[in-house]
Amino acid sequence: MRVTQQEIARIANVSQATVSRVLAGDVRVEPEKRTAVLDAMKRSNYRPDVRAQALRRKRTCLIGLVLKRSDGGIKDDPFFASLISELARVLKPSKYHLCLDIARDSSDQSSVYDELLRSRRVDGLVLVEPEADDRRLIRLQEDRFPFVVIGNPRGRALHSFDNDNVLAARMATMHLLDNGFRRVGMLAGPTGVTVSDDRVLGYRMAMSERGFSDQVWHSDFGFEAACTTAESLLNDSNLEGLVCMDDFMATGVTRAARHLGISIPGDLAMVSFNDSNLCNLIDGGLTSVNMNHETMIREAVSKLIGLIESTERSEPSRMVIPCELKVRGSSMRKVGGGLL
Amino acid sequence: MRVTQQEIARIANVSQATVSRVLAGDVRVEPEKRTAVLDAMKRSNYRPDVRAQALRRKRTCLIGLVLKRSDGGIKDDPFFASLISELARVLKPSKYHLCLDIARDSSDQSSVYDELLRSRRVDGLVLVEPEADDRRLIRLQEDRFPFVVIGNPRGRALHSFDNDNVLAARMATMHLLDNGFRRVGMLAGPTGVTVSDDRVLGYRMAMSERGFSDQVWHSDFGFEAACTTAESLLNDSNLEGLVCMDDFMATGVTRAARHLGISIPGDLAMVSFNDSNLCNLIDGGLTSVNMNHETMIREAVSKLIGLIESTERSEPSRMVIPCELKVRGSSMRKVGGGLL
DNA sequence: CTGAAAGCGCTAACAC
DNA sequence: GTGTTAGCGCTTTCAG
Repeated sequence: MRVTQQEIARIANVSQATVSRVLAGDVRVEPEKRTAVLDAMKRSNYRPDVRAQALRRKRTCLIGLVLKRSDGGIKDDPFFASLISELARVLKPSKYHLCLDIARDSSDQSSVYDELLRSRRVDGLVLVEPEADDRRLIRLQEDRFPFVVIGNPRGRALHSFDNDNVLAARMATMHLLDNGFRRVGMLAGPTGVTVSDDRVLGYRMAMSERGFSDQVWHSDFGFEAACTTAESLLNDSNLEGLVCMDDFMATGVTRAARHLGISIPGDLAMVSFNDSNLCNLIDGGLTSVNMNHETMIREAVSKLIGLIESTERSEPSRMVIPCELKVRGSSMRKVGGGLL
Repeated sequence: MRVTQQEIARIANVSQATVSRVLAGDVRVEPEKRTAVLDAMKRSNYRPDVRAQALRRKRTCLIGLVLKRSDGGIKDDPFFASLISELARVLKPSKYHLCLDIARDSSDQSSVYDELLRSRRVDGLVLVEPEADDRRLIRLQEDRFPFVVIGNPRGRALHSFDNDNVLAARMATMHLLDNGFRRVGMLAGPTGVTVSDDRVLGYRMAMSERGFSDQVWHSDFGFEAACTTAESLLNDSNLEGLVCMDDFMATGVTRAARHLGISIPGDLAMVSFNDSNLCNLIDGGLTSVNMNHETMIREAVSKLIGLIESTERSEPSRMVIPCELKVRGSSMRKVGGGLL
């Protein structure tokens, strides 16, 4: 059997409660005994049992992240990779750990939530890109369960961390328009997903401000879907510029374009979102909007831990993280017949 | 307070022990009472508390994965993304969950192990690419802690799941040689990392079998490092072909090559490993060895769960997952001045 | 078949 | 200061 506080107490000739006190850093312990206890702990290589602690303290020190993506979809999406990696990194210096689950669809996701939080497996939840009609949020709030949302709260009062996607898309679109491209279209994600809807909005704002008509195509997330949609999109229209939902989908567009003999830039200018490493893999680089995910996640985690550890209900806060356009080759201006 | 078995027992007019039995699917419970209990559970939306279960059963149903990579390094590496995503997916139908931690370096990693398993936070561990001199393995075995290794066990008796990297590299190299390339070099990962050492070995085998001399460059993992090393590599030699450590690094090579005005294929043929989606992002496609990671992870998890759930110590098993070469444009044969 | 009772390892009053 | 005690919510003998 593993060594317990009981065991340490026996060795150090104190009560088990004293061992617990030493562990908790209680000041009211005689230095001699404290030393004896610490010594016994070291000698027996003692470690408190987190399961017992969890039961007693009602805290598992686990943060849950539930990703919803159809089969294998998260595998190659740099947004998720970056999200997970950053989350784990931010959590590292804290005492919390990351519990990662995957759900296939919304109903599946709900049941994962149930398993995770009704069974009290995690202390709090990080929600990503909640869909507009999401019922989860209401349940979570009713249960007074600590959670933060990464993405647009859609007017609901909760703790959210988000970019201004409308603004970001407007900025990206304006950049293309400023560079002299006129027939600028947009390849968006599925309707109903907030991040996509917002970017569509921003794109439309920019286009109408400048008096151009807009044209939006919707596609599922991911490389393959974007590639397929892009093929027909490029065939049916003669766009000069394209605002693409994210870098990962942009690589799909790149592939479709290459397949059709359309060169980017030159025949088609493109801007995208996320500023991931994929931007460097495309010839000449892909102009992309950096969403500052690192900052966003750091802030979100810090708030979540605050929620978990304080009993008081803090006022819902919405934090908007600024974006920054990273200009690369894909959005270069046409000058004469060549590129600038 | 949350609803407990006590509560359910009161409602259903049975003892708390009976509630527990119903939950455990114990057959020796009178149908009437069972119904009453199930009814009460449903009505009160009862869920067992996993913390209490964990303490009692001595099982948290958490599988630990500790990734070691320097700052942000895992973010864009498709191998890790694929590993995490596949792991989560394989775990999903089981009752186990994934606990993900990140470590900066080896010593850090050891302390993470301590926190994870001595404190009994997880039931078992998935180890990835253990370095040859790794002391962790010995500790884990001494503690009789359930774990599986993904990567080469280096002759140690443990449960491992691995590709034959020597064979894979030999196959990849032979493919280039068969296509008529002669001055074939290799861009490897850091020395001491088994997966890299093995691939170097396979490459050297192929070269010497055909009577060619070999030339190996070492670089850190990741895009940037590969890119830097590739620049000097391409400057200092006049290679016809390159065997690259993995797809992610291959994208770094691609970038360096483009920068130097070297076209792939044409001036330089390339083969790589992992067959990730990155292969499709490179002009004409990147020839790569598919390591069947999905299968590997599925098998590894299934073994790990077996180890956790059975007390008997099973014989160390080594499972070698077959690889498959996916030929794409980057390794095309030179015919006359053009490509075939 | 079922209830009573003994813990799992730890925390936190509550006494002394 | 320190020990005693009472649980956290659950599983599992052990009697009946």
